[in-house]
Amino acid sequence: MKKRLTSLKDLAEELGISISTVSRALKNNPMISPELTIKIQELAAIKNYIPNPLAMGLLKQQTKMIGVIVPDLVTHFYSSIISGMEEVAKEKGYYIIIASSNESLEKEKESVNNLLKSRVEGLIVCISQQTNSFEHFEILIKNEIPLVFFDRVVESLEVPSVTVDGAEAAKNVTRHFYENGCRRIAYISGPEHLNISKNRKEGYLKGLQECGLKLIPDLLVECNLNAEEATLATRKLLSLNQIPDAIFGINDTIAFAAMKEIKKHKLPIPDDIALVGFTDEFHSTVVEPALTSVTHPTLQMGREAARLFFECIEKGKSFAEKLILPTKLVVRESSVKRLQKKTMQNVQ
Amino acid sequence: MKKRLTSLKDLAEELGISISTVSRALKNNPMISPELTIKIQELAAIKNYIPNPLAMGLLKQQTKMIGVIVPDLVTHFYSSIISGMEEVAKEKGYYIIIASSNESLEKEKESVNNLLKSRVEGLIVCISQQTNSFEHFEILIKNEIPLVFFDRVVESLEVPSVTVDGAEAAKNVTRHFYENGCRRIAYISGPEHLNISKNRKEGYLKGLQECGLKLIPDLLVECNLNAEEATLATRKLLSLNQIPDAIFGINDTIAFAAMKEIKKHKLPIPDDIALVGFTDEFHSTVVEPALTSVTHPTLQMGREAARLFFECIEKGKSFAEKLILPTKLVVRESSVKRLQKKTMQNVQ
DNA sequence: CATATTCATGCAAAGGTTTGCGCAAAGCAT
DNA sequence: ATGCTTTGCGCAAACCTTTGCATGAATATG
Repeated sequence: MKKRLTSLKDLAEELGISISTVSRALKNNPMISPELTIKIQELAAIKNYIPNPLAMGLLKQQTKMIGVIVPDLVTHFYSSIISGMEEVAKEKGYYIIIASSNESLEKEKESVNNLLKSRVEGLIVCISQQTNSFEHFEILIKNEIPLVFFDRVVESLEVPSVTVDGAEAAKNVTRHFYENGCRRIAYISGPEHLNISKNRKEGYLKGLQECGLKLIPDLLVECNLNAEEATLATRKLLSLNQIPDAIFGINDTIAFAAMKEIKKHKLPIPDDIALVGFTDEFHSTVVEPALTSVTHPTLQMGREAARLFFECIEKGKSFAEKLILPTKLVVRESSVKRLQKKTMQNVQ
Repeated sequence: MKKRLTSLKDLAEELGISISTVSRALKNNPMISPELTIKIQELAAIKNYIPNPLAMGLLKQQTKMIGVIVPDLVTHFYSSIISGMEEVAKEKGYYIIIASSNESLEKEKESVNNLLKSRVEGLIVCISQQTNSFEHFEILIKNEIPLVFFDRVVESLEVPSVTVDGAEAAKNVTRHFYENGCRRIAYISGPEHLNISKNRKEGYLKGLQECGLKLIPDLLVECNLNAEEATLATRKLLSLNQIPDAIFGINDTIAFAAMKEIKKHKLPIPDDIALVGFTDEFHSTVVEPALTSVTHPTLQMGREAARLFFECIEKGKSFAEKLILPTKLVVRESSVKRLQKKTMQNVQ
């Protein structure tokens, strides 16, 4: 076990020269004579020399590691974003260490600490739905440790971030419902302190207004972002005297839970109740009816977040670009009522 | 930028004592007088001292990092397994670095190299579907670098692994079909060189045999494990003169692609064609009809794989426990033909 | 009072790499 | 022959931690 890998020292000793010469030769430093350089490089190849990143990290004070904190790993949304990050991190020779907060503030704090302990160079974070205090991020800022938020951001902090235009998207969804004949449009929202909740709700209200609809308070429900609460929220909507003719779910967890619950009540989708969610490509197409949804450019979000991170590392200090990506409303079956079906053209 | 974190040296200088004293005091070494110990610990707390893992790694020759290679990250199956690994890695103070091979042998080799370069202490791997040469793993074994396989293993190598009993599961699925009145049971398999393909096919054949059915060669199709090929394979099955009355897909990708294609042909599931896949909990329940499936104990697989890994690190050398976990056939709607429905009891 | 014993602390090496600077030898010009 | 530059390489510091050994002082013992 633990067979030490070959080091510069090993090579130097074998050739009877100094370590520095070996180091330079390996980097084709012109200071070293060509013949010796070749000899050294050949031996290095044979001995399968690999520079020790620990030693380099110690010297250069960098670990080439990025800490990423997500609410969970098993959601396609996050794993897809992480894939995007990984792509650009790889190009830069960086690695990603993932920690999941499981939507818990405690675990999130713990993760920040742990990642810091293992000396990641910075953090890319999507805050948990419980996160309503931010000291653990303020410390990072004070110490000038690079930090980037994605999707769910702490708006009060001057930190680069990549999000989607939730207000615009939600407005469009509302109008889409309206154009499909819906008049009692319900919205299942998330915790008020999350930017995504706020933005999307705002868009929903704006949409109603633009369509000349009044907000019906019963149709705006708020719940935590998990399947259980979403199921309850949906059940509540379906038990109203006048049930909604459309439901808009703030994210995929909510949307699918709502779909299950509506089906359980034997209400046909979309004819009795139209349904739209914020989801990803894959899930939306696999369910029946195929779910109309606002799709996130997840890979791109991941790539951009990583890009911002590196910009942060390079520029240092007060750099706080806030990137807002557009979403796409992909109309599928779950929102197009039979009346309209003939005349609507199904995008994608 | 790059504000160096406080080191032992900083603390020592501030107190005008030696580094070693500080180091010892922080570990409550009785060698140091209680008063001084307290003074040192207090300062360390104020200065927010965190030991530098790079320095320790260099000293102890360990990085506390595990490399994990998966075919892809965005499949719930893998991300869920990784969650399990993370759980036990965390307990041991280890971190996980993920690399995805994208089902490509080239990328897999590259990942092995990259992870080795960053000095992970060992690897936990699910091989790509293309992987049919194993030098990159043999090197690891020769150098006694811990290696654990999960799900898809290289059977010719003496390496600890955790898999599921695919043969048993496939046999049960076949019998389940039979008991539901199916007689033309098709199976969409994966590349022959993968252990999972081999095992499950074997189970399928055994199941046919036990039910007194003969193998109909047309009903056994093989394809690569991606949605496109699975769609084609299904299409081929549906274009036979005598189409199957049941289809069994080797994994979730295949199963969902098959479902989409069957729906496209307007063939009712399960009445015309019963369908069963190897999938995870979540997806199976969200589709309609809910998919009967062999579910993997993904979290447990992850945990066990990590456990094996640590055992590997501790015991070193010739340790090659091969763990085989049981699966569960969860009967849902997609496989229970109307005839039988009344008498069948729906598990879960 | 001198030596042995204890106690508290510091020194230094090791782990691997990079790099500014120093040093020696050779080449060239004066 | 002397002085200067060039060439080619080694020394040593720095990054941070742990730990065996040495050092020094103070106390206890003979």
